[in-house]
Amino acid sequence: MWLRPERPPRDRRLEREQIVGVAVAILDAEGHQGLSMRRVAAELGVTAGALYWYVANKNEMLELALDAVLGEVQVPDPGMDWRAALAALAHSHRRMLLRHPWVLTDLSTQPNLGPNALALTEAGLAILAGAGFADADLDAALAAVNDHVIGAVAAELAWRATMRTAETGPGEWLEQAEGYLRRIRENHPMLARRMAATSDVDVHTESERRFAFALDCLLDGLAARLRRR
Amino acid sequence: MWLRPERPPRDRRLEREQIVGVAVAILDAEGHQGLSMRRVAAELGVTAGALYWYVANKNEMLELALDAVLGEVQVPDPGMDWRAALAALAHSHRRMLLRHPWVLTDLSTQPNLGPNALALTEAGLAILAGAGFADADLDAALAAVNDHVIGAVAAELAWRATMRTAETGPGEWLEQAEGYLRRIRENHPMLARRMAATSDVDVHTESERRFAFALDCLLDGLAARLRRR
DNA sequence: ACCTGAACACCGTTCAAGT
DNA sequence: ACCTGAACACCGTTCAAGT
Repeated sequence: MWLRPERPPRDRRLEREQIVGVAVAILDAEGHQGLSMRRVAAELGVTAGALYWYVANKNEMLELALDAVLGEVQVPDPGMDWRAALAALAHSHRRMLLRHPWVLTDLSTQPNLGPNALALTEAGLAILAGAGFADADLDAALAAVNDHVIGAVAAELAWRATMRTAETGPGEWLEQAEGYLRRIRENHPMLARRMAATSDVDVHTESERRFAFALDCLLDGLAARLRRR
Repeated sequence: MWLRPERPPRDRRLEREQIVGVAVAILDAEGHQGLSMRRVAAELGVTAGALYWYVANKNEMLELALDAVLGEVQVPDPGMDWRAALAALAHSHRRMLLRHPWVLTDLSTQPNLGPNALALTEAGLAILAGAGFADADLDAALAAVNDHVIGAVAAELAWRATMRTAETGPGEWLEQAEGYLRRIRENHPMLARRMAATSDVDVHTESERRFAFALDCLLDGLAARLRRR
């Protein structure tokens, strides 16, 4: 009887927080591919079925994970200039997405009504309303900035994915790519020039530059609409 | 011996085109969830293993599907004004993404160097180069427009996903949502106002309006940069 | 109330073996 | 050259049964 292990006490109970914490950690490390209910359960020292006591299904777990990381976005001080505030919000949003690249997939797939998501749009609306936007223009202005953030991050991730396939298997890949690239150069003169000029830039800093460029264009356009009223 | 079926002739052979065609059809109808190698194979009257003769793995099949639908985007006439041409390209791009919502997931995940993807960026570069953009600004300007397209579609799809969960299970969902929505109204005044004003708009037309709004802001910003040189 | 263990109906991928 | 059939190592989800 001394051999029989103690009955697991009450504090061994899971919490939703622990589950989403483990899920986010796995997603960060290995992406959606690495995430399985069985894996999360194992990491918590529990059977897969146990998770279904706390969560209806995998999709719901993803919704929770999504809102959890949305909480990492920093809302700027209310006293700031609207352009600076909006830019700060966009940059913080972008940095969060780059820390958790798996989120991008969920952002177009999952309904997104968690508390952190709502707080974030409230913050954005407040900034733009303070600047003078109202009604339908207010919605459109906020959407414009948000859309740019997630579009830009999607492009950066795709770029990185491309670089990754080019780096793994450098021997054979480069040989096969050789002929393909020559045809590109012949049929796509503009692209060829830009590829040559961009071949050895740092993906991260160049992505950041493009992000800031487009954001500035957008804010200029918004400011112009504001003056027109 | 008369009962023995005829040996399948040569034309029974698969082609990559058929495979991606079936894959795209399944993805359009049921999304990534419905796509499996076994399902594609079955639809072609063949075993799952047979696909691996034409395609290295599921991921490669997705790359092919991605480039296939990118071919649907219409490149505008070269004679057009650059703003009109760019807007036409963006709108056609957007419409394609809405026809094939599953593409959005791949756009941030898959390397994207297929022939149609390249032709599309070549077209975009040509338009912007014709307008007067060059060097790093050229890259950034095209990225700005592309990012807006995919960001806007991502937002529209997320909106639709949210509406879908609100519609299915109307009884219980609305009851539970009642308390949640009241807290939203209390803690998020701006959001509450916008939700009330937007509650009965058509998602599609409103998304289109926001898309055009942001695109116009962006093009204004780009035009301003052009005048400054 | 909370978890296990086993089961069900699936997956992607590999590979000998056939034709 | 092209495909089958079977196998391997996985999945998400359910649910009686335990404690």
